[in-house]
Amino acid sequence: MANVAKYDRDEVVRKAMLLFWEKGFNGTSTRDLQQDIDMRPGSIYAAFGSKEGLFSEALEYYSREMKQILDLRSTELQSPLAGLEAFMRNVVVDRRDTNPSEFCMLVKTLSELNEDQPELMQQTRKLLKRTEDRFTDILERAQKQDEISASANPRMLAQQLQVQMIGLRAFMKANRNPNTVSELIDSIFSSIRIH
Amino acid sequence: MANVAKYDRDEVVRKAMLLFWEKGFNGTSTRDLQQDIDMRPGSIYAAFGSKEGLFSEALEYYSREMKQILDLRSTELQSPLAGLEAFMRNVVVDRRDTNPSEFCMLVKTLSELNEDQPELMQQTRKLLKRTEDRFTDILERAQKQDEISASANPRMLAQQLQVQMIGLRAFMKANRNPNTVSELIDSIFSSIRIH
DNA sequence: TTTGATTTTGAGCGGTTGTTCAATATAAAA
DNA sequence: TTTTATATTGAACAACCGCTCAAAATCAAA
Repeated sequence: MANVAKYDRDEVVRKAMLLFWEKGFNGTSTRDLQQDIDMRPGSIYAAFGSKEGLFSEALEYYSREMKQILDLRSTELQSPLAGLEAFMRNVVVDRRDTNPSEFCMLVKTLSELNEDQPELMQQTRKLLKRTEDRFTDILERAQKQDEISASANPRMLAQQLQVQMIGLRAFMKANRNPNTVSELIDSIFSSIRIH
Repeated sequence: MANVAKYDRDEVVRKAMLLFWEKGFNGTSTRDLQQDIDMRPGSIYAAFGSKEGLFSEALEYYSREMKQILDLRSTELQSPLAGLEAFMRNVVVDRRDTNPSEFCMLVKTLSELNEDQPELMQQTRKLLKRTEDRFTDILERAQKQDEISASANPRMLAQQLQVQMIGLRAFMKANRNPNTVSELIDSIFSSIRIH
């Protein structure tokens, strides 16, 4: 042991994540990154190996942060379904201006990249599947509490909600009308909720 | 008049569209384009002004082609709703391997670009809105033929279908399971169709 | 056949890309 | 205080980017 890193790795990855989320993988140059995270090329490459390595950690960071938001909304509202709806509205509508992009970072990555970067693609797929699994868990709890129909398929419902959340974020960027999107969210949840 | 262009403009734009759709605006270099459309830089810039100009024509071409597919499915099936469902299944599932990307080219553009290219963004928004309008027309006809509830709102339903189609295409790239996606399409249409 | 407007060519411009690496700075261990 | 392993710096590399433009090729009109 002789010298110790001066930067806060977690904070560096967070800043990189925000920039990647805004501009995408190809749209973000290593010089943009150097400025934003205040590190020189040598340090970046010593710490993360490559632009792809840093992006990979940024993806994990993004996913962890989204999970935290979902957990937060789930615990402050005792109802599983209400938590899910609050999460959706919070991410798609409320945070639309403070988020670096209206799109989900994972979907943006899926859209931009292809099998030329197999590791990033596989990682992105894994993280999206993990979200589907979280939604499924919540919907199973909702079913036990009679919030949704006993005949509903929680896995399939989770997929439908994920599909709609992805679509709504694109729709939000296209139409920039939070009221319209909020109505669409109302409609989604009133169609699956038991009164 | 002294010399006449040797290239077929429509065919050139089509080839450019396929490449842009696959790789995105930033992911496609002008050298990639030169190869694919078999034109030299001088000719390209004389004909289209800039990479952005060619991309803009490619967007229009894409949108025209999608409209044709929708019209085709609508006329070969007399039922408006069945036409819409066939269109969705055709684009999202059947063509998943022959399409240059699972994603809608307009959504991919929306995802990749921002207000730094205001003309392209505005154009993309306009073309997406036009699709919503086409969906709305079809659903109004479906409503007159009692295929969907008389109390349904065709405009809102069109928005919901557009949102779901966008989301399903992303989901298709993430999960690569055509059966799952086909089931989701079944579910969407059986929930709005009157039997 | 000559003229002349138009199209096509491709070398090359200035700038940016992801990445490397020798030189320097740093701080824990001896 | 000296040693030494590690961290940081930033100049520089080769490749690539969107695009320009003078020169050559082309073909309808005269």
